[in-house]
Amino acid sequence: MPRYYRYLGDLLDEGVERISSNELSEKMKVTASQIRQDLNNFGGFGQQGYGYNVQYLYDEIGKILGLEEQHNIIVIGAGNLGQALANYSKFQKLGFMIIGLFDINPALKGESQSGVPIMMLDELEDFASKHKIDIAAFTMPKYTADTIANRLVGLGIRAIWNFAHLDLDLVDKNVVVENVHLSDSLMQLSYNMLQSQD
Amino acid sequence: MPRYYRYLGDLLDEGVERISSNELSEKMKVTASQIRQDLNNFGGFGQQGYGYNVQYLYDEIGKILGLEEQHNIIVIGAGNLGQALANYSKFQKLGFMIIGLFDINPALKGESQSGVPIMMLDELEDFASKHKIDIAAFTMPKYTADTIANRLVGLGIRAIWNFAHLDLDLVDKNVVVENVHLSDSLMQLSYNMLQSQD
DNA sequence: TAGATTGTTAATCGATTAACAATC
DNA sequence: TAGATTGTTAATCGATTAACAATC
Repeated sequence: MPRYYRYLGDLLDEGVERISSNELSEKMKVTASQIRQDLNNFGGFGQQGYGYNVQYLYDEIGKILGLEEQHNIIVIGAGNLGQALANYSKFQKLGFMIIGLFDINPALKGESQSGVPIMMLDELEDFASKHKIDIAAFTMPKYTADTIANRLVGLGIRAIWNFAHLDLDLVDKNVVVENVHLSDSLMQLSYNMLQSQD
Repeated sequence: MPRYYRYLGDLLDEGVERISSNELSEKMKVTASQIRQDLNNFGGFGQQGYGYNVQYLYDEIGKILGLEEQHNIIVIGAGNLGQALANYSKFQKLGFMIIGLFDINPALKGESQSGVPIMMLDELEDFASKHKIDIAAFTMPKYTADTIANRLVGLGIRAIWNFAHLDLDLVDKNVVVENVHLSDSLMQLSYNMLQSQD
């Protein structure tokens, strides 16, 4: 669904008002059947003989993805990747606000990135008592990840966006984990390069 | 397969010599059947009654993923994410060397990140004539991506690791594209959070 | 040899595609 | 009304799981 949302957003920018599953299928390189099946699973967003209204469909998918409500994010690990996430403005437009960076390096204490304060990890509980935190992004070394993850679960966090190079082992199965394993992605790329040589 | 490689590497670090599909299945949270099926697709790496030799299997999967040969990477876009990639040392251990950063911001000319030089985009052809470039990572704004992609294809690049928020439209279908859409990943996370509430 | 565990075939499941009736 | 295009059912395909014979 995020991919649909992205394409519909692009269409909106281009000023397109309506689109058929056939037109969209050409753009997205998926079958029209697939599109109709997917969209219909979530509700009848189209109209026979007309197609889909781009703005309406965009809004509806936004709702399905939970984008009407704002999400507050903290980033654990204020290294290059953590700072890059804090500086990335696109997330804000989707309602994802990065409200704090945490690290253990005392040299970073009191610093900030694009207006996002960098705090020490032992200030986490204090910060959590003052702010609603929905998501924690993990950009720190993997050996501390499991411990911090479960500490955050205790603080009521609801999701982890995990860039650390391991699969998290959580005490609470209701906490959602979304992995971004950059090394895995590079290896997959390498594998696909080998395959495409034939 | 990258996930197997990661788990086997961890097992090696722990000093584990052999493992059965059953043990591995518990660790990786996939069925033992799945593991045997996957591994056997690529060759008979196991031994009945014994299981799999961790080191051997690790090496074989490395070969399958194309990790014995070094890959040279350039990064287009020396913003926060581009710099973060250049600073990330884990990639080097897997044989992925970042050998150049490119940008259009003149203020960055002559700078470097972790020993990786930052160059201007118009120096690309010159650089390509002097170095073998296997992969280009795209961390620049999306509106320039398609043009640069096809320019790089002309220079003989073989793969694009795409962080730009679009699906690339390439002239050469033999060029491999691996997408890392961070916004999509965040939206997916948001969606999964809604689902897990039930 | 007996026990363990793979390699491999067969059965199941889910996701994708095709087809077409419903309807705007 | 006729044409277009969805919603939805049925058919196909591929991937996952189960089962077990092969074999170390």
